[in-house]
Amino acid sequence: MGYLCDFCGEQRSIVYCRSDAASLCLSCDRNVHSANALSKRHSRTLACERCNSQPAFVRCIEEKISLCQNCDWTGHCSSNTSPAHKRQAVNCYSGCPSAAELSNMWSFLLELPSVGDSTCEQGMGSMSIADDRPMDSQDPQGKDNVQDTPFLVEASEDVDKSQVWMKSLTPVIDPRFQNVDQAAGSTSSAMPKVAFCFKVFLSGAKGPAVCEDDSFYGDFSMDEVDLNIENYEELFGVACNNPEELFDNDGIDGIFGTKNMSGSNCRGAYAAEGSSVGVNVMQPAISNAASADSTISCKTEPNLCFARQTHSGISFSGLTGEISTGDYQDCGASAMLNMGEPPWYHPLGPESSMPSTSRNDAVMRYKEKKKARKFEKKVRYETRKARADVRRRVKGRFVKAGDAYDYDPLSPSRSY
DNA sequence: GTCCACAGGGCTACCACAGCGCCAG
DNA sequence: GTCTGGCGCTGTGGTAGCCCTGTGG
Repeated sequence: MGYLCDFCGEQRSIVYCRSDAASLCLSCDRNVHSANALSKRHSRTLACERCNSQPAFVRCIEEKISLCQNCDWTGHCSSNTSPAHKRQAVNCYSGCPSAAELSNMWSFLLELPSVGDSTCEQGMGSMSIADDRPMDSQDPQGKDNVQDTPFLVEASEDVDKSQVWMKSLTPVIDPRFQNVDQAAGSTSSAMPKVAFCFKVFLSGAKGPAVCEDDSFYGDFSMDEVDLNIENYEELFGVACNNPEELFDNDGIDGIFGTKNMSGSNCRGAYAAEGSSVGVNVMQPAISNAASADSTISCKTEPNLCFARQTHSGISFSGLTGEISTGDYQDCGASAMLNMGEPPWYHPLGPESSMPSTSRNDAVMRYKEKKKARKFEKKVRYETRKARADVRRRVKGRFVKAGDAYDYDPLSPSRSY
């Protein structure tokens, strides 16, 4: 028996919205997040099917269950029963993706029992990222929305298609990292190397050649995604040789924090390759902290970080290099910094030897950025703003025209 | 462990006034 | 039904002051 949607209270909840801190069925997810432009930007992912109070970040292929960090730890890392389970990263999304797009993103979605039920299926069928057509549009013959059929047929016939396509948009589930427990000890680098595997179909518009069925991908084109070729260069720089450039100069809020992947606000992920650091991912308490953080801080800045979560199998290939411990601590840890150490922090580990000054600098830069973002304000009336911008003040308060003032936005001079 | 002082950050009220909506004539 | 004038409300930015939290003695 699953948990019920926080919104309708009728359907089983499927996805988790960090911004709303709510578990929703697909239908309500669609309804709630199509309300306005801001809600469309909410980053959602599958809800943890175990606790249902946290966003899932991996899916256990063996158990066919989506798990949050905490439950993943509880179920896989802290027990001997299933440490070798293969797990797949769960991608997050924003906007109003179609059923096909969701099935692309989560091929295992077909396994979910409630996806096929009437309400949610309808909700999914009406989903569209571009939202450029009526929700319940039907063709003149009265057939179902074109998105529905491919979702049920194409995906079931050839799930690999969707997986291949997803690889073009998101960090790839690299088979080498599918089960890091098996690979543990196979490498010996002292410093954790970070393998970036970020396959982008620069050519184009729709998707890989293997997926030429336009109907399958419907309205989803690369034009709607930030990752076009221009953005690729923007994101990675011309040379793309330096992984550090993938992150901002402060190592905290880089492109993965501000640029969308697959149109989502989801922070990208990377995995530490090799060495023992990839095995013991986090301690239970730390995992809890991370989960708590994901609930609190990620409301405004959703992120996922798979640093050292090598079992989650995220990697970026094609760009390989080393980054400093500090940088990769900070990456994706922007929210974590508010609550102390990031979840993969090992107090006694060699990685903790990052110079405190650089870390503090990074924290300070992050806080400044966060502060700047926080005070972003949407002005409803530009005319009033323009007027207020030129109005004279005394101690911050507006004064009558002609009265003495101590602050003039147009001039540093004072009237007295 | 408890108490106190201090520092720092967050939040909010305050101000004038143009523009808007509403209502009566 | 349409137009006009009056009235009340809203929102805009910088600052002071209050409140809360964290830190050190």
